[in-house]
Amino acid sequence: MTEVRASRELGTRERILDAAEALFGEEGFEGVSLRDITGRAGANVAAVNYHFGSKDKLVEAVVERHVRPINEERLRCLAAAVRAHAGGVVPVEEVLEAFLGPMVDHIANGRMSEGLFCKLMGRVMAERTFKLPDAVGQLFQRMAARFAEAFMKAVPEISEQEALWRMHYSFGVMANTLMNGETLQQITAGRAGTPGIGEQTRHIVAFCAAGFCAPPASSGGGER
Amino acid sequence: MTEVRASRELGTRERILDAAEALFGEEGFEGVSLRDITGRAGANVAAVNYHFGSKDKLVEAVVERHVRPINEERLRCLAAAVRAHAGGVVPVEEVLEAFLGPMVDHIANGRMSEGLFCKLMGRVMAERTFKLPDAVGQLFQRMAARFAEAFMKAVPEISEQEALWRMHYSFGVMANTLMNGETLQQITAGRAGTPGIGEQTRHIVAFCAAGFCAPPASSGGGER
DNA sequence: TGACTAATGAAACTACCGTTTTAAACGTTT
DNA sequence: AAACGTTTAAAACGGTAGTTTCATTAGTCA
Repeated sequence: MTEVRASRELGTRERILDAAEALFGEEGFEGVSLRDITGRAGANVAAVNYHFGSKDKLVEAVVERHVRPINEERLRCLAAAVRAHAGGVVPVEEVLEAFLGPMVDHIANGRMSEGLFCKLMGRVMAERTFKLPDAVGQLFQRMAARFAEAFMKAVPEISEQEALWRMHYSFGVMANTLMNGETLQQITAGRAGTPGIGEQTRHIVAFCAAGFCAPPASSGGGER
Repeated sequence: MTEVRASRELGTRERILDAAEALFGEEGFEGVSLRDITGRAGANVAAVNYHFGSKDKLVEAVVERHVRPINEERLRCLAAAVRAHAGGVVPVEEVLEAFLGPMVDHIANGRMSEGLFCKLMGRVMAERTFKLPDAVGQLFQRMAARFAEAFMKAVPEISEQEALWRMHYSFGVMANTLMNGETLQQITAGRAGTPGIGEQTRHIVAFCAAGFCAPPASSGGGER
């Protein structure tokens, strides 16, 4: 009876999700009203509360739809890299690629347009008002733990603390690139060029890999 | 007559600015209402529109109060570094310090508490809904141009495009550290430690400097 | 067909938003 | 003291937000 619902449903619910993720990417989670969403989706305002329960839950659903498969794929990629190196040390570059690659693939597979995905993911990282659902949050924690472990093995000469911080820095590079890539174009009047997400990934990997391999800062200079 | 106003005014206007910046740091610009602000400031709702004209203008005032002196100091520090090296090449580390130092000093001088400043500045970079006033925006552009020039001189082996991107990455490291520093603590259950902003700066400089000096990614490997 | 559930649609509800109005209090100056 | 511009206070305004209500339609099983 009530089980049938889960299997085939290409109707209102999906249209709302599509409309919502498009608008959230443009205007942010708080800047879009339910009436904006349902208007674009050709649905009724009440449909949101009927299908999702509340606006917050809708936001969670929109985010989870993309974040979950990407994060799961990240874990899979990292595990594959570890396996490929027979349990030995995975180079930093490959760990970084295991992190960035699934995002690129997600876009390349047409699951979401590049610009839209970047904007939405950037907002997920930036806007703290709507927090992720617990399930996704736990997935994030598990992912962060695995990658931290891999990074520490890849660059053993730095402390655990430093590895964690540098991982955090790498997330920052990614988040800022996703969210504010256009801003750089404006400030530099287009001189920065417009690399696709594939080329962008190589740049980020090169930058972060070098950062990871930098000599520890803790023991170093004392001034300032 | 009307000129006296500018000189000494420690009253409602300042209290509103203080309350607003505290709340904005906590809840974001859109998440705080004028009634929240005036309630905390012990003032009337109408006082905001009287002193600032609108909520947008208030946001601009809150941001500009801290961003402007910091950005001006950044330009001064960079110019001083160039002078110190007799017009020659300024090392990447020093350019990065010219960028980060003024923020650290701003906090060290007690102009604003560390946690609060970090949250607020992070939001400035992340939330695009309220855009900066033109004057500050131009100051940002000028600053970005000067620093880009310095970075390109410091690391001549990379192209202009790559220098601009790497500068952008460095901004991302900073923004994410400011805004989400606490998140790392939660995810790692405190194992990341809690370095002060001074130590944090050294870590960031080390990471970004190494990233800047990485071999160019464009010409290098072709496979992902 | 009749009963029952899932889904939709139009409208109302409550709450809060930023802003404005209006009037009173304050502080100077003349 | 009177007149002035500046600043505060209370209340209301128009608008929009998320949510809810309730009647109606569509579809399914007995």
